[in-house]
Amino acid sequence: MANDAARLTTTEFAVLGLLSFRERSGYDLARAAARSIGYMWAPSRSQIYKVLPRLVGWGLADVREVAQERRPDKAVYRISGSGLQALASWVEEVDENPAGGIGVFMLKLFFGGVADPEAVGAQLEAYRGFVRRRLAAYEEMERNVPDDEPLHSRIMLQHGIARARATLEWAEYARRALAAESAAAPQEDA
Amino acid sequence: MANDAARLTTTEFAVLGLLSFRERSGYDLARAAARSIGYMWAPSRSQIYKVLPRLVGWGLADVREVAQERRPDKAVYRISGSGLQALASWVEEVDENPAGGIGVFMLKLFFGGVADPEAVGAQLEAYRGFVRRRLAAYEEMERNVPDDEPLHSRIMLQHGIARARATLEWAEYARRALAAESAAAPQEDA
DNA sequence: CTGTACATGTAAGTAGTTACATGATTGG
DNA sequence: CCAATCATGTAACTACTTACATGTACAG
Repeated sequence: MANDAARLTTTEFAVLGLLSFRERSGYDLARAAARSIGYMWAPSRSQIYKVLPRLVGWGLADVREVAQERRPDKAVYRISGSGLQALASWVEEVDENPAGGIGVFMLKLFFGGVADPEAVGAQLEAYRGFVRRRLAAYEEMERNVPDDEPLHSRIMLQHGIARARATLEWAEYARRALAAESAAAPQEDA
Repeated sequence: MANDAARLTTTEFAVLGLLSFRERSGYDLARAAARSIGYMWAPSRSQIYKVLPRLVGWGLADVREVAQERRPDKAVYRISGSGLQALASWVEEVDENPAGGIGVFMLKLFFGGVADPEAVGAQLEAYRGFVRRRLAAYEEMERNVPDDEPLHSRIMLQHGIARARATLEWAEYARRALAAESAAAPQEDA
């Protein structure tokens, strides 16, 4: 407590998100981060060890000491109720233009399982809008190519355009996949 | 001097790279950064103001005071010979697995104009390999989907796959475009 | 008369990094 | 026997951020 969930850093939310899948030790968490969200967010091991006690102090996670025989003893962290709530409200909070860039959208969608499906849909819509605006900006630049802008920058412009278009196509697929899921399990608590 | 070019930060190389296009003031540079390389690298204005005198101190850039009548006077920065050399050798230096991730490849290719075309080709090859490895890792993950990995993470896996494939297609186009340029201007100093 | 663009910087703070320290167990 | 895996942390550092400070000129 004494802390506003909106104040957590992206790294803290990312760790919280990984804990929402299952409980883990710091070491384990570092490996999981490198594997799953490593391509969007890759905190160092030492940073994770700093973040974990902080989350516990705020009541967002709990620790449990686990004694092991052939391995060093370890501290296993589990997300708490208020941690789950904080994560969900972060995932549901739509920022049309996040300072952290695309990675924030990706993380929020990655951890979408803890949030309301409709809110996740809105998040995806926001991401789509973000990429669409970016694509429009690229295409605008492409139209008025300044003569002093060399070949290489034009090639990199193509790179951005190609990725943006691919992302928009993917977003269409993602929208359908999420809709299909909602249809299959309309009200999970009904 | 007294400085190894390999020690410059990515931000410093990025600023140097923008200066390689044309001379600029700090203010101007900040806007240019937001416009052109802003989607790969976006340093704050105050950071640019810190970097510029450092570059001058190392002999990589020169300053010139420009008095203006209707606007505040300004300091205009221009890349020096050794700055151009430092930039070129950074662009040509191939790191198969850069710590800074994809953004480093993009910047190096963006500033490829200052370097040897063959080295730029090698850089593109390295980038292609990087993305190919990443795509292979994604596809591997997709094949052995763990049951506890929720729908959302699978969707984000698709996102990564879509972008990687688009990037590889772009790389093929980029390779041809660079080859065509080399063929058109075989030896610029011959 | 208010806001934006031009123009340059400082000051304070922080999130993150690498390197170091320790130590048991296991596999090649 | 050497390297890797498991396991946790500290210490030192740094690149970068936001907010502040200052001032002119011009457009609406």
